[in-house]
Amino acid sequence: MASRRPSGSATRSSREEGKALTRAALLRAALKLLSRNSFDSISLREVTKEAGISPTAFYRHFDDMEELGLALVEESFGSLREMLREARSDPAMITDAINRSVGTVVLAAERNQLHFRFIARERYGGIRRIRAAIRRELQLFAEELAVDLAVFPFVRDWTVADRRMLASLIAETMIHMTAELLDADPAEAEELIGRSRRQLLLISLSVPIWGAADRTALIEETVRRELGDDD
Amino acid sequence: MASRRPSGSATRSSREEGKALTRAALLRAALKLLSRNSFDSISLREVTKEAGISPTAFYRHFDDMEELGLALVEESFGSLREMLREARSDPAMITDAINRSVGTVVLAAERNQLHFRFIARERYGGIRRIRAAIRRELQLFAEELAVDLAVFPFVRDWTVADRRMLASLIAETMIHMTAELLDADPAEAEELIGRSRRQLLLISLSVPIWGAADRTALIEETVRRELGDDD
DNA sequence: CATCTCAGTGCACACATGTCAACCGTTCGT
DNA sequence: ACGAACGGTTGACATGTGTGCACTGAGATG
Repeated sequence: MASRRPSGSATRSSREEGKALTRAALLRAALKLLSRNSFDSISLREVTKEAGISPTAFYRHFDDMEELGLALVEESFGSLREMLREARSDPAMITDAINRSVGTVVLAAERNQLHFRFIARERYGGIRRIRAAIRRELQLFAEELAVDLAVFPFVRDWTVADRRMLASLIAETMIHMTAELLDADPAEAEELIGRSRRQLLLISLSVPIWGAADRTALIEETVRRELGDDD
Repeated sequence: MASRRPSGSATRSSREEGKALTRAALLRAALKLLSRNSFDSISLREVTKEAGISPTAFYRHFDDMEELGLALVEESFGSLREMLREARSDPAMITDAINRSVGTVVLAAERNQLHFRFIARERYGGIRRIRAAIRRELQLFAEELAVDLAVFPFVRDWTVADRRMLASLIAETMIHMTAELLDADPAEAEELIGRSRRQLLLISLSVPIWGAADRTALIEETVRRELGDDD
């Protein structure tokens, strides 16, 4: 099945090139249609029409619409992951990290609107395997964040589970922001971003407290003292 | 002298009854199909077949599939809102409130799986008006939560915007939990619930700090002092 | 009683859909 | 240079779709 590669070939294979090109066209077409309808309601024929090829040619590239969807998931996270990796320099403070990350994510969401919309749509959408693929990627994202968090004092000493807990909370807050951003007009968007920032700030504020020595007891006590008595 | 009531509602008109019955059957049928496919990929014919009536009879109840969808949104939040109102007694501590709310929401999610799945699916799903309806309901939910939060010390003195900010964060954490719960096996579910509880606890811990007198300055200072100087 | 209302039916139509088979024309490997 | 490989096309098929139309029969009303 695999074509033999003569070593060091610099063939401008217009065959492969062309194929990759129309494959990209298919992905782009699907993405475009997905801004109006959800994935399992768009048809193979629609996609091929939008891409400018005949319906049956679709099968030269994907066995299935489902496979197209999975490719779309990969593509979506590919571009995002790249951006996030750039933003992963070493901030001195957790607040810096937050502000920078928010900026990056918002920028990414603006630049790749269609991809983000696709992810938001299909995260809890119709097709099981696509949902699973998205979940996997998002968990990976949160996991990376958890690793990054480990550099901060306090957090460094937490259990892995607690770091994951924090990372998931932060990640989810950001993801939720981008999802809401998709349907927001500029004014709403601004407000939303501001609110998300404050939410993340609020979260980061509790980090030093959570990390206190005898955690559970102290937390319970603190909460009781601070909130229970009308002082 | 008619023994029947000429005006009004005393007659258990089997006409109305019957109609309401098959309307309910349509909703139930749609909900069932929605556990496998997303809303804008299920067809009117499928729904009517599942409900046991002929396709054209559908129009006796709804103009449109879209209207059926909107009715489903209402139905979904109806049952949920009822449960939450019961759980809205007056807890002494914010932690109590959290634990109780989590319990209630988890229970509701278990009991009304199909409704929750529908909401999760269509929140960012295909049809614009349905998305809008869901968003409205969720904002209402967060708004109620914001009001409830006002009874707690510290929070009481916050600005409205800040209360909303907090409420949205809490609400979103819970909503996210229920959404993830849908695809989780029992073991994962337990872990997820535990993690969400800790996330909410962590959020509540920062409440007293956030409320401190000169907020922004103090917050920045605190964060800088607690987290910044390490190297 | 006669009559009207109306949820529900069957049939029909004009589409759209996924996929199979046969068929081209260009590019590849040799 | 030549045949194979392959991306792409056309045509056809069985099936599914939304919805208009005429109809039915049971319940409501006078």
